[in-house]
Amino acid sequence: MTTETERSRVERYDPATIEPRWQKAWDELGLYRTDLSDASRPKYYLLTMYPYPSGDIHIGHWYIKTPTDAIARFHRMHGENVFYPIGFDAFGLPAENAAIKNGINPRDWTMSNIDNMRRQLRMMGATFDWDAEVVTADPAYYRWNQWFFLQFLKAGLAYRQTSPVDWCPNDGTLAREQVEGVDRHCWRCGAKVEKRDLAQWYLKVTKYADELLDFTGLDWPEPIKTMQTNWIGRSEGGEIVFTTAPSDHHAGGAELRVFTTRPDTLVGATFMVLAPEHPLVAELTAPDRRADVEAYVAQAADRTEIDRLSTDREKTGVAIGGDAVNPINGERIPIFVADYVLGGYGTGAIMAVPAHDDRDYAFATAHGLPIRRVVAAPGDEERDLADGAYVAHAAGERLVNSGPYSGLPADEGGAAIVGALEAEGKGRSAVTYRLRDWLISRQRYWGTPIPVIYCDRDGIVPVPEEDLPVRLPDTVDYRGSGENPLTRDEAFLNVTCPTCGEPARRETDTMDTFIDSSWYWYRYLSPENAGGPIQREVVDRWTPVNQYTGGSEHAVMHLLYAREFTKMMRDIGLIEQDEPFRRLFNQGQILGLDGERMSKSRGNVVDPDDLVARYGADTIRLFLMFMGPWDQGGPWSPTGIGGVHRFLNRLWTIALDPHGREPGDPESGSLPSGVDEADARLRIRQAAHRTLKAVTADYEAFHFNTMIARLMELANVLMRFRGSPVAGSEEWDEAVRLALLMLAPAAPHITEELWSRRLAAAGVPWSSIHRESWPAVDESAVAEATREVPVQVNGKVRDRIVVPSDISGTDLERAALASEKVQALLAGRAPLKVIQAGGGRLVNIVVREA
RNA sequence: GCCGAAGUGGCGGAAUGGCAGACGCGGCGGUCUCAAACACCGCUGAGGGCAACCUCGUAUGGGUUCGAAUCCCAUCUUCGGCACCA
Repeated sequence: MTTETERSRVERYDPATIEPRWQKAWDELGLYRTDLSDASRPKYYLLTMYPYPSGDIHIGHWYIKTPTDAIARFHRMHGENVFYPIGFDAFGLPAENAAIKNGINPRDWTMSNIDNMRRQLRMMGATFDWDAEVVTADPAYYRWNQWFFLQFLKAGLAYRQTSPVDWCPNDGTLAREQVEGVDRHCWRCGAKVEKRDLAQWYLKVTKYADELLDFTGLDWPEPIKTMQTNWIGRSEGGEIVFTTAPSDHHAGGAELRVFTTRPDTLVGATFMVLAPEHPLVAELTAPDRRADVEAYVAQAADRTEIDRLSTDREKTGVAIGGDAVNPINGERIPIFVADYVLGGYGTGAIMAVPAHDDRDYAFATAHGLPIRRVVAAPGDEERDLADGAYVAHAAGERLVNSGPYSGLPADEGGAAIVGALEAEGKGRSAVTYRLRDWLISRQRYWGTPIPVIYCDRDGIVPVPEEDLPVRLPDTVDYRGSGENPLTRDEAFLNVTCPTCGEPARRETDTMDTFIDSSWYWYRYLSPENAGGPIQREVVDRWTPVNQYTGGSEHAVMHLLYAREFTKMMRDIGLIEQDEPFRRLFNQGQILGLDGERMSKSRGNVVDPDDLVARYGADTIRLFLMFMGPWDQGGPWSPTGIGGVHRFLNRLWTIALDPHGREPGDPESGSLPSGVDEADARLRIRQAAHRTLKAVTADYEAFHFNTMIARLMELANVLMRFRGSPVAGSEEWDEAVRLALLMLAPAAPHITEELWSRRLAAAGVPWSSIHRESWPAVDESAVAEATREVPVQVNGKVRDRIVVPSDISGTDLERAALASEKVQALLAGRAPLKVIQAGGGRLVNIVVREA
């Protein structure tokens, strides 16, 4: 009990008292309130993905947000006007599930979670500008979602269409990218997704497909750009117009368009396949085939079921009893319906070339259809295709069995075929994308109501802008099920038509919540603005965002929607920029102890409150940054947190008790042997400035783990000299000052506390360390008089020699050769070559092996 | 299957063509203490040697180079993304 106080002459480091005190002080000073109108300094808009208010901030939120906060503070110390806002992605399904379960309103659940999370976010000691906070479930926010929708409708960027949509039994309709996996499950709840025919609202994002492929000027991680590129899936090829052949039941001559990336293989088409959803299926089916075809189409509508059961993905399909005519040679080929052709891609119909496509090959084999080779590599013309399709693109391959096109190189032949067809209006070169328009309708209560009215006389009538917002009703009766309660809320449903004044019905679908997150960073800049979604001058000055941080799990969702929405905002004349986020960084993900994603349902969530109570926020912040590279993440393990805590304790000791000694260290209080006071001072100064140089570079590159390692090294150097004659010297004092400044962005509380004590000790009035400027490196302090050079013989280090720093190349070579160890290894042989690497940082002596 | 990222001590990791294992955890030994905890100091890749030192070593096999964890080729493994996209 008493020994501790006997040993320390200064009070202990106690984050529990320090941290809340400084958080309160910063808050009262308004230290992190950004003056958006201050143009005297360069602006820096730092954005971190806003959280969903699930109830608790967990360690994963800290992992995203505290290093981002360090970035904010680092930039402030460089004189930039930093804007680092926070808000809540407040609409969404979990609130509804909780509400149904507990018989409450999703709003109450969401808002009380937000209150709790605000408190927890403050515990990070982060520099969020709370004045800019945005809560998307607030009518003052979502009214602008509705306003955007109306503008998009006017501009032809929003449309309603009935088509087969992906339907989740819990979430209702889903956008294409919200369906995941081979088994096609919902990205949020994991339920199996079905197909349904529904009239739904879409945003015409495919318009931007090509533009979205262009990442010029964006500093984004390569994997994200690759994923988006693959997702957009641009394919170049040709659209070829087949016609239907006349038959007993059909007059013929109807156009059947197919898209192909291989027009060179046109003559090899031996049958055609329509998707089950293809509009001409019913019309073209022969009477005697009708029963089979209808059965197959019905089965295909439920095809996810079949997909799950069949592991080998057999190519199924049925003939419709009609033929198509190949426009290049007039050949008749049979038409099939098969679900391996997708309704939503290309034209929903293909020409099947079994000789040169694996899927067509499998189908042809299963159904006994002819396989005709039309492309061959030199010398390969006679090889049969018993083992599978020939799909390779070998050098020198040419067309064969292709009439007048035989003998042409494949690529030229393809171009010639498209050219010939184009002249007759039977084909053209074409580009197809995998990207679909964004389906935004959701059959949920807790979202932004889509502002349209359905009138028997006037059809679809947009809600007039002056009537916005269309508010969600305050009371909601779920009757214990997730079925959209708006559909039976008479007060909400029944309206008069804005055009004719007759009774009409409101749209009950709400918008995909990804709409909310597609423009929130613009709203941060004027969250109270009632005159429009954004304030043009502020947006022009502050966006694009300089740096965005968040997880990569939204690579083809939020991060793609945000780009699309920005382009739509541009096209309705609201902004001029093309891209929202100039620089993107994806931090890794912290997994639970079990190596799985942290989630409440798994029960593997790590609660930072407990950790903060035990170690303080600064330790947790540093520990998360020290764990490893920020973009890597990894399973949570509290092992090692003590090491970071010890480092802060050492810093405390160094700063407040430089003259104390360690009874546990017999050397404590004396200089290392062979080191005089002048040497020691020089070493301290050198260590401090070298650290500063490295730490600055590490912050810039977001290498927080090595940044902290370097500060630990500096602390270790100072610890070695603690209690010695140089402790408390001018150089020591400078080193402590630099250490505090360097650590301030990462550990803001302890550095502020120690800084305030330094100022008090010096009799200087207090001012925050977080208003200090980033220190400058003194290059002369980094330089050294002598350096150690490793000497290699045949690439293996054999000796280390100490030479003057400014030694000439010739002298260095002489010194290296003079080494006794080198001489012994040379054994009288003359070196073949002497190499000096990195401007004399290393010498390698090459000698013939004995 | 296709696309992407990555494999380094007991563990997290550092070094991206030039001293492998910085920094930290864990472990071992010690100082302090009546004792324990805390704190501090030292050692800590493997093998060999009394020692100075030597040999091996960055998933595996090959290659380029005076020199490779780093570059190239092949293979294996792990993680992430996509899912019949014509």
